[in-house]
Amino acid sequence: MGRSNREQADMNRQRIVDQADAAVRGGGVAAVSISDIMARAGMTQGGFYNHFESKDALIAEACSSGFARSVRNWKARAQSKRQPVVGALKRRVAYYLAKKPVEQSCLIVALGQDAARHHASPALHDAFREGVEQLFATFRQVALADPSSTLSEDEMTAAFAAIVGANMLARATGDGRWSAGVETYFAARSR
Amino acid sequence: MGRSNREQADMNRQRIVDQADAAVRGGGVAAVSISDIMARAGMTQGGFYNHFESKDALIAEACSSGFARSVRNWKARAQSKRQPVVGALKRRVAYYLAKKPVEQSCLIVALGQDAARHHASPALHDAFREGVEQLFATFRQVALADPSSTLSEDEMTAAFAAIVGANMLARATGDGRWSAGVETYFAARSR
DNA sequence: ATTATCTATAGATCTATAGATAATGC
DNA sequence: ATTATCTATAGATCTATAGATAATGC
Repeated sequence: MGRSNREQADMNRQRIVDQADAAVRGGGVAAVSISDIMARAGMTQGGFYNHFESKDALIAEACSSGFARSVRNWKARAQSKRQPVVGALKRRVAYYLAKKPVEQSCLIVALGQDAARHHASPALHDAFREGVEQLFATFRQVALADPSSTLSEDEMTAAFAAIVGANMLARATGDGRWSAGVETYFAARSR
Repeated sequence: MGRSNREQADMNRQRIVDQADAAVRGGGVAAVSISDIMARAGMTQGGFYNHFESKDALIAEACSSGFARSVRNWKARAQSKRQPVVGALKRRVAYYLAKKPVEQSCLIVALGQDAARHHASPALHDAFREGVEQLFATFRQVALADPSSTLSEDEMTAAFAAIVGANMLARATGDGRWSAGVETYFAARSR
């Protein structure tokens, strides 16, 4: 097959990152096998090290890239002109909690345990921390821009923790009560 | 060394389960290596299969056993005669969110991702689901028994999701804001 | 000449099994 | 005789590296 040109090689690199992102959302770091990811990206495992220093480096980059994707998604949907501004928060929360294919699961839930481990690379820990920060900032912006939301600054922290927790509980138990309960909570704090 | 008697063998088995419980709390299923667990329990890996069918069987049992331990802990602290009944929920939440050694972390946070995976054994999935149910029931009992709590039935689901989410976020990011924010929320809903 | 990719493999785990050993319990 | 434990190892991964191959880009 031989060598790709620069443009193609960059696209290949991005495909590796995207596949790692999808795999991580589906099952955390344990779900990422380099030979597997490379095969899905259409290459063999030997080529991996032309693009990344190590598996840890890939995981950290997939984390950053994935959080950026989620933030873009939140913002694009919140700013959509097809929806009224009123009730935007409630709709965003409902979408966040809706059942989705595993490869589109929330990265916070998917990587939380891996990022917490002492064994985790500093790069992953930093990327995770930064990603949570950005996603929370986006959540906060949506809440502030929605005139129907009555959440105070103090309540936003608890509300964000609640949607993350409900998402994890719903995914792990298969019980829709957790999502429904948190949506009810949000409905009660909007006018 | 030769064979242990029945009583000793049962104690050995329980030590294996307890070590698996501690390892799982520290880092999920990925943190459990049979040779490691057996060494910590004072045996060699070959002896493992006298006690368990497979690693999956051990994980599922560690999950059940661990949740039972957490439920006992919640109840023992909530019913302690040394503390007033008023404010019990707030104190229990503060204790739940307090920093603890990794091997005492919350099993919901530790095993959530593993239980959600398609790859997870049905035994683990069931044990997790059952454990969450019991822990939530205990949380609810504490809330109902505390005259200072103003949580409605509807709010309890969201409140439980919030403490679980805050615990995960706090552990994974190292940021105390999540625990503090949720504690503030509980303080605001008590009289 | 450089380098992106492939083939092949070394080295490190980790689960599970087979067979030996020695104490238990009938 | 039974069985809890140990030693040793088979078999399956998985990360990372070494060296070959072939297309790129100067």
